Amino acid sequence: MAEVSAPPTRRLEILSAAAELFARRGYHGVSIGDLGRAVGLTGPALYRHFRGKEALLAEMLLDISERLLSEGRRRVAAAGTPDVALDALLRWHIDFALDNPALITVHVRELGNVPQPERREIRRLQRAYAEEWVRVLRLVHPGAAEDRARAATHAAFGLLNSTPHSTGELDRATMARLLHAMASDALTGAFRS
Amino acid sequence: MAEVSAPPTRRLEILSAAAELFARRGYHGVSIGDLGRAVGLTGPALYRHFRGKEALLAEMLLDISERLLSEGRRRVAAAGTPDVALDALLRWHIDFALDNPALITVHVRELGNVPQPERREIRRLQRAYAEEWVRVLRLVHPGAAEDRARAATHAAFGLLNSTPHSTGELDRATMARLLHAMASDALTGAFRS
DNA sequence: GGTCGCTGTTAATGTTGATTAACATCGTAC
DNA sequence: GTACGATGTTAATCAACATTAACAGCGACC
Repeated sequence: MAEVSAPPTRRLEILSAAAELFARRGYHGVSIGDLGRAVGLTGPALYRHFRGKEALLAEMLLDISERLLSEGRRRVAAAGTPDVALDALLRWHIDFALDNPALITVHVRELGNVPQPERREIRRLQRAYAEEWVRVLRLVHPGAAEDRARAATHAAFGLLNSTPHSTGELDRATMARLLHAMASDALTGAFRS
Repeated sequence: MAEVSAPPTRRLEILSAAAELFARRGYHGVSIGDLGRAVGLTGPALYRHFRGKEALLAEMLLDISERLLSEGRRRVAAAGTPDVALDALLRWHIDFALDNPALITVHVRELGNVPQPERREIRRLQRAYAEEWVRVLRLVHPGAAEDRARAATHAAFGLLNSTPHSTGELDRATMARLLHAMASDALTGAFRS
């Protein structure tokens, strides 16, 4: 009786398992059979839930990009000043990366395997998310060139997204503080002089 | 008469083309045929130069890891103080990343596709290179915990290795200065408090 | 001037893997 | 109690692809 109607459970389960596998072995390194096995099914069963392997990846990346962008925008809008907005972006990205290391990895690496119509849309969302950072950065550092703000943003993403590779040396709270301190200082340093 | 004996030209040519392709489309996304075509040959011709596709990747990653480690050590040894040593590591890594964006990308992403005997060796070299950073960092910041220094090192690598994704917004010299400033500040921030 | 090693080529070979077909189960709405 | 949609399964199908075989040119060295 606890079940409501349980429609998308399987889909989410598959997407979650796929994220782990894609992150570990890469999109082409994981077969439909592997994917099915990871959720206790056979390969072809996946076609009851997704149009195909590419569609599965596309949906995964689309979802990540939308979550990053929409929550990023929400937090910026809720912030009173540019400094607070930048801090909010930092905290949001760090939380997301620490909670979803596999998603971050796939998001960074596998865009090239998404077929065209969706690829453009994902790229658009990724760009919009980065532009949110660029916009806030240029409010915090008036007069900063757009080029430089964009490059600094990508470098900060690189730092924050490196999380998946530092597997469990530090506990989560410590890691979050460390990343915040490092990224925050890096972004300040980017506009000094 | 300008030719000396030209033995390994082809091998290097293939490795270079392979780096570009692997970086762009991933190891499994590139076929032996693609690789051959990229250097004006057919696929099977590559077997005259490499034992196979995996061996080619292994050699590539081995070479990168060795270059990073040996030159990194050389520069640290040549430095008079820990601060200078850290600066030397930063400059070396930045130069390497800016000069070889494709190699950096492959180095970060494709270790999982290298077969076992070589994979362990590459991992050993990568670890040794990172430990060089950790060692120097702990000399610069006495009392810093090893865990934290290691996590900070990986985060700095993430920042520096993000270069390939910022394609040509800034000219090289500007980009080098930006990365230096950001990474340097990030590493300072990692040990504040 | 003949042989051999090096580098290529094109034609198999064999495997893997994505996708589809054909067929089963089963709960639910009528 | 029966038809149907949802969800699975196993057995094709079909295309890629890594690797190997068989064969050819060619320069160097005797």
